[in-house]
Amino acid sequence: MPVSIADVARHAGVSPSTVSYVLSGKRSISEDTRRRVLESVRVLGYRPHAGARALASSRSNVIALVVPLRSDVHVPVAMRFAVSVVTRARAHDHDVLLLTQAEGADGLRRVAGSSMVDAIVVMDVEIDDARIPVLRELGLPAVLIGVPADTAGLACVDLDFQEAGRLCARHLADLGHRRLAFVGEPPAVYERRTGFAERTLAGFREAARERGAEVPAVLPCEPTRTAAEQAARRLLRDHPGVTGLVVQNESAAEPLVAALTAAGRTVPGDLSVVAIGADDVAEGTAPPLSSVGLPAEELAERAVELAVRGLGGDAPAGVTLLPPTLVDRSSTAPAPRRASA
Amino acid sequence: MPVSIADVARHAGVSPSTVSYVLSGKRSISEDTRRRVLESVRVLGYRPHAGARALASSRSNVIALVVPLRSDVHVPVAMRFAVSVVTRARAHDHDVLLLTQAEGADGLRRVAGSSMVDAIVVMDVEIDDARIPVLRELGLPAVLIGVPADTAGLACVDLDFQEAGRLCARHLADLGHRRLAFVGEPPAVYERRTGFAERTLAGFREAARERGAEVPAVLPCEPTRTAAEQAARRLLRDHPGVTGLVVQNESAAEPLVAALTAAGRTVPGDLSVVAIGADDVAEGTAPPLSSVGLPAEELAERAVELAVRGLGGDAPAGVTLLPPTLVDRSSTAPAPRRASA
DNA sequence: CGGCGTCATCGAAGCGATTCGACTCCCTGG
DNA sequence: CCAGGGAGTCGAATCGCTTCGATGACGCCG
Repeated sequence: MPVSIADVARHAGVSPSTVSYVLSGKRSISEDTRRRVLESVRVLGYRPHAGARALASSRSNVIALVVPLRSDVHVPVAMRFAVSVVTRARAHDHDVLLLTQAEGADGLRRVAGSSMVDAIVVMDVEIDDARIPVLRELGLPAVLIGVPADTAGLACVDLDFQEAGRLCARHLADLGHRRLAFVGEPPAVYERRTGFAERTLAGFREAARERGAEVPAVLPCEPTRTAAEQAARRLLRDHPGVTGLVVQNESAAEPLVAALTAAGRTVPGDLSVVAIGADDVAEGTAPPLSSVGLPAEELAERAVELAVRGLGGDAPAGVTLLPPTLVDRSSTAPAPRRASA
Repeated sequence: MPVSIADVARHAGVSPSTVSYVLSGKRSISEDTRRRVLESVRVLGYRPHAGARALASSRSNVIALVVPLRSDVHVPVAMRFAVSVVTRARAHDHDVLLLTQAEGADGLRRVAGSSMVDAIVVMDVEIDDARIPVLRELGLPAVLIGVPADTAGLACVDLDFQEAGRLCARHLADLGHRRLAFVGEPPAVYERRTGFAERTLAGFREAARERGAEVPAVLPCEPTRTAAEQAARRLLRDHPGVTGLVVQNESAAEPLVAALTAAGRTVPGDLSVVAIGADDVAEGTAPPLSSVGLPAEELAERAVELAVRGLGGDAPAGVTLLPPTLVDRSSTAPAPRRASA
């Protein structure tokens, strides 16, 4: 049942090495031989044995992907990302071995040490991630989604969240909003220092300051409906002067807007709202929210690209930040005219 | 850098085969030798080369997992499932190769043919799934999540959705509800014949009939907020007599209940609602919904168990249906007393 | 016409494990 | 005292592929 390269060789009347060269293209082969061999491959249904290939070539053509367990990124985004990694990897003739966060540094050592994979992509890295020194000494191309504190020797890909924060602040400020609020991720995310959250906030604050807008309220928010509603109430009660709002929390966006509406505020009439995160969330609210999308597919593509290129010898260590773009839907408008300052 | 079994053998003063036997436990080894070898393994940091092992033993210790692309199952459930499969596989000393639906039957042939994996788990199978004949002829243990029409020679695991439907109908009927409605998955799911949806409905109808309850309304529902709200309105308008409602649609559950409440109906005062699906969805509504949960972790565990056992020689083909349980939260109550029939 | 570079192919040596005899002790029973 | 047997170990074959060096044929140039 299992047909080997020797079978193909026999069938085509050539030597095994010739078959190998036909398949890999690493040496020139006459057109005639090539055709005969490929025909034999087809007829016999030959598939190279992955293990043997890995053994002989010290390349497994497999990329490890480490996915978060309980993620700071909202689950559908993580899933989109994972699926895209598989798709992109396939386009480069690689497969994907799935690991969970729970495997930790040992898991990385294991799959790398046993030559199961020849590159590693890690999602959801924290600023001070225990796996980073390990990745560095593994000697495989490693690509991180997210940007840790020390990126030396590692390739990182991420959305430029700082710029995303700036974009949001500027967008609102340029519409005349002078008091802005930010509803963010749960406190745990900030405590764990997952990077993207604080970088967004930093960019947001920076651009607000630049434009002379105040930021009287920054509210972390658990990813539940009631937490979002509570945040909305608190916002309206404690900061009635706020007219521009940024939400970076996929689970909170819709309920937050709903709560504001229910409280008699119109969006964008009374309050302009910008979201940061998965596009489908922003599109699914009423009204749809202007937002800075999270390009999961593109991140995955870059990550795989870097990983594969890393195999090619050149190790493109360094940080790749994708430029964010703000899609204007109908949730932002010029600030309402009121007693001006 | 790469330390091989020969290095370990030399270091421990034994032959390579002895090292192998120590590690695999397939022959008796003196306690003394065992200790020396293990110590050498530790000191040298030896990791068996996965490819070499696979080549020699014709076992890769890898399980393929095929995940849906755009899934009928809601994404967080799929993710939980995938993560659990990895976890359980690790517990059996296996790794997981991630494939997407997009790879189709050819992808299965590829990974099986090249001996990359030695078992396959497929999520989200349809009743008449093109991959099924392929799985059957592959000669590897295959486990399906979901139950196709022809299960001959295959192992299938699923929640007993028919029984879940029955449970819901009985629960409501036993509380005195005589008119029941069912809000289900999007029409596409039924058209694609994904099995679980229609089986649930069948069980629901069957038990309702048994208990003498009517089912005047069955509404498929897109997974959007507005679709759910629309379903709620239609229900109240066209079927005012309905007092018991079953929702099998994770995305619709919360907005549906919210819409009912907004329309002045109380849950469970006016309307009792039971959900089928992920527990966290049911817990996250106001009020929390009584529900039949989808035991993703347990399904994954069974699936991996079956796959691994399949490797052991015995092929436990057959259908394993997990018994559903209805968790009573606070969304169901005795039917309101009205003009009785 | 001899030497040389190319092209196409082959043979054989690994790659790093597993596994199947075979061999050596040593113990036990007859 | 010797045959028999189990425990412990080794050597060598094997798995299926890649890749390096060698070889033969051919055409070209001086």
